[in-house]
Amino acid sequence: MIAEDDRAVRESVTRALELEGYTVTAVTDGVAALDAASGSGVDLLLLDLGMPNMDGLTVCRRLRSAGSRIPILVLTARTEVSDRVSGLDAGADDYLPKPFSLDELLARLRSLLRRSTFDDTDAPATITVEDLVIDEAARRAWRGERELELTKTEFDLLELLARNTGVVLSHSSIYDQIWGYDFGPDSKALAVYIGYLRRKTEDGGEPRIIQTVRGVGYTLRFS
Amino acid sequence: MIAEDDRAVRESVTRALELEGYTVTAVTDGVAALDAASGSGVDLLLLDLGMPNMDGLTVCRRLRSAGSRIPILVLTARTEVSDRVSGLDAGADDYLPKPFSLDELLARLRSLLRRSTFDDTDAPATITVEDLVIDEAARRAWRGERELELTKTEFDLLELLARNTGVVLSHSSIYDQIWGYDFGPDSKALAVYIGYLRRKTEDGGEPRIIQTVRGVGYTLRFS
DNA sequence: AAGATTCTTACGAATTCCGAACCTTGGCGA
DNA sequence: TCGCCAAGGTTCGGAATTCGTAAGAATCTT
Repeated sequence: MIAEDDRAVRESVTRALELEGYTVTAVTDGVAALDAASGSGVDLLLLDLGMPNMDGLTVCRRLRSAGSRIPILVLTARTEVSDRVSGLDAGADDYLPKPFSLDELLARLRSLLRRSTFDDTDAPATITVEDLVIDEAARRAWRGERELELTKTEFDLLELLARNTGVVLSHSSIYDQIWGYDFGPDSKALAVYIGYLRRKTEDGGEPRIIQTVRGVGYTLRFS
Repeated sequence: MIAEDDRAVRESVTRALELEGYTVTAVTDGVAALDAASGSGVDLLLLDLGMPNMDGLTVCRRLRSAGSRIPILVLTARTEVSDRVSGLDAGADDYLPKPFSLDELLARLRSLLRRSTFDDTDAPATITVEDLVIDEAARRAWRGERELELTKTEFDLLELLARNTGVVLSHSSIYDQIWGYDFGPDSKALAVYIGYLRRKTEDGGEPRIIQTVRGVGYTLRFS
């Protein structure tokens, strides 16, 4: 995620990162940065110091005091040593003075990401499919910025589909994995839950991601 | 540990760090650096790139390929972007161009050390989640300024939840970790303790931090 | 013996589940 | 092109689960 109010910088960095294959979310003020980075689904934060609403340093401190360990790379036009010091002491992981070269940004970014993925001893905590993000540990899910409020069965079902993105799951295999047994062939329970999920995932006008495969089952896929 | 062949830099940095209370070992060439840093007992490596016997970048790569995760801060006179990039890609954690100010060196050093001690999965002395502070050693807890008076089981439960902030813990996993075994599925013991903790953590009108995840368990989270 | 602490039980409240009835859609043969 | 019909979608509401809390018994501490 990039938090930067200067449109030129924000857009050029976003474009460059996307070319490199990263998925980028851009925000333009401190409060939005704090909000978005507080949830999961953000792997690294590029943070400008001078932003409206909330100063970058404050965002940094807030995130750290909330226990977030997300890697933070601070961007700033200020070049005084004292600024760097306060940035690092606020909990930033690295510091890059403007103007910076794209190569250096990418290198520092790789370095931070390599370090943070090292930390993850176990399986990836989140599944990301386009704008759908599922945090398995927290049992929370987002479509874009919007958090979905899911009941147990709804979450289990969405997680199952997301773990098998692009794969068609048959009715009976879904019944097996969610309920542990197959209901009668005339049970509409699964259809009901697919309905719930579709309503909740498309509530903001987003395109459909849960596709019906007639005569077979369902699959999670963009189309 | 500092690896630096220029005597003036080596000695002044050593002296400054010792004044700050660090214990410093100094070596003057790449082979010695690799040897000393391969063992344990070194918390952080200040590495000059231009050294006799073995180049700093090579030291860096060797250490990383041997699985060492020691924080490495690269010092160099070279200022070209390509040097920075190759340094970071060789596995360095941070980069400081000469000449550097002592203040900045110290700040980056603190940042790296904080990061690496963070990584230690074992006991941080206190857990902080927003305005909730838990001192594990003293077995005391505060919500804001107010100290919570907790019984043994209450404290254990709150600590468990706080160690897993944002993660949903299932009933059985909580029973396992707090009581050592699962009570019957119709025991309400857990619900009762959750109730006690909620009463005590919300006594001053604070917002709820212990959330129930229906059908699954509980999680500690702000929302 | 008094007080704390742990844990069970009982019951009300809230949520979630899912069968059933009815509606919509898509594929297919005439 | 039309109409049929089976598969899938939607809605409703009672049943079943799950949760929260009060009251109190059992056990441990001081």
